[in-house]
Amino acid sequence: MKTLKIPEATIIRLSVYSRHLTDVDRKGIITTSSGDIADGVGVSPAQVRKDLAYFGEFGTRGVGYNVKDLRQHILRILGLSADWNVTLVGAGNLGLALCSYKGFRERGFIITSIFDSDPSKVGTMIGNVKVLPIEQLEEVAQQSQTQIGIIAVPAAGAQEIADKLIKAGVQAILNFAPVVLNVPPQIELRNVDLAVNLEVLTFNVGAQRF
Amino acid sequence: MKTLKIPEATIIRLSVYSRHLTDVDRKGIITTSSGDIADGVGVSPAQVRKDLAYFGEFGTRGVGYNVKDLRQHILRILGLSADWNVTLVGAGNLGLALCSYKGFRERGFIITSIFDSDPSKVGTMIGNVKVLPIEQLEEVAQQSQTQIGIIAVPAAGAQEIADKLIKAGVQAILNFAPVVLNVPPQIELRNVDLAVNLEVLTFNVGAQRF
DNA sequence: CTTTGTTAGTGCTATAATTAACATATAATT
DNA sequence: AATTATATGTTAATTATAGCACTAACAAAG
Repeated sequence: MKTLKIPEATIIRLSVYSRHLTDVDRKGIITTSSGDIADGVGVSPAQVRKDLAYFGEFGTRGVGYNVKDLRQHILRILGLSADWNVTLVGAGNLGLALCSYKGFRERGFIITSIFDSDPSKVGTMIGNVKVLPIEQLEEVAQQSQTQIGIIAVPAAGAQEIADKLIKAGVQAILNFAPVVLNVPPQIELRNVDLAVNLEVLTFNVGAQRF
Repeated sequence: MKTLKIPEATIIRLSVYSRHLTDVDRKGIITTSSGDIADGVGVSPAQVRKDLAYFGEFGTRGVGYNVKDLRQHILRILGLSADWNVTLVGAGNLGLALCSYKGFRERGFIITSIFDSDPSKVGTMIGNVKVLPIEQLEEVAQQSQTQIGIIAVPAAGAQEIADKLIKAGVQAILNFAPVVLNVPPQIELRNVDLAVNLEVLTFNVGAQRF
């Protein structure tokens, strides 16, 4: 129960390890090692062991790790032992893409409500979820116990949506709008900026200049 | 021309700074400071100056930075002084979302060709680009001088697409498939895993356990 | 012309993260 | 039962990154 600091890079890698272990498990493999995992995801074996060491001892020396066990442990660490209710704001192309993304449901993320400000979208069905007007965000998100909000609206409206989500009681926000959001410190916030990702690539492609 | 190592975190921040400066410039503001930028994007002023210092001196002491100038400098650093041709593979919901994403074109990323393996999608128009069959990827990407490939196909097919893109001569790949891709070291690769992003959030929400 | 306020640039320090090395534990084999 | 091979868990070292504090430069005011 002590509060030691864990690098975010470690969390990201754990997530990748667990995905890898899911694949390995599907192949019927029972036991694996830090070296196998390292090869599978492209990091060093020491890194794998170090990452796991933050949370306990999951393997047996001289032997390795039980695939199913380790996978379950990591999922529990990541907080994925139970489902999470997710509210999506923005039913544009990106919103649609997120809804149809299989990976979310597989990992226990259930999109329970969808909101949009465009009257022509309100009322339409995406999967089995009906698109509701923004005005109902607070009320519905509150009563549906939503813990996570996804912002998939244009930059101009994103801060307003973030404020509404927080008022509705979400604890975490995944923001796709290319804008810096202001949220209180207890709210977990992550930004996915598609252009930024491309720009890191273009910098690196031309990096011989430096 | 010396090859000193620049942290990736710096590049990501530079990208955010430039976006912020675009906004500031639109407001008609002429001069800004490391403190202003820091406030605007949520980092420390020292960090801003440190990041810029990797690449030269762009401000005047006691005064600050000229907004337009600094913006231009950063864009040039990021390799955005000219447009980039981008090939998109996968015309599903995510592919559609990426095509309609304004941020790409604004920053000089032009999606010049789109490919999909689904015959029902081949031939359809997305914006003013026609969806072509995967079989033509190599040929078309080569002659259209594509430098960047975006993979927006399911995990199972992603490695194959990556191989084809590399054969076609792309230098950088942005991968949305939840799988670890194997590419030669000279190819720049970035992964955007939507589930991983959510999992970092859920870990942090429950992080009081550690 | 001098003084004061301001802000960029930079070297140093502290912190964080990765890599490497080592000691410990397990299983299999002779 | 002892020995060997293997792979973990952990400590130490190295490297990378961020933060702080100081210096240098400039502008405006008096």
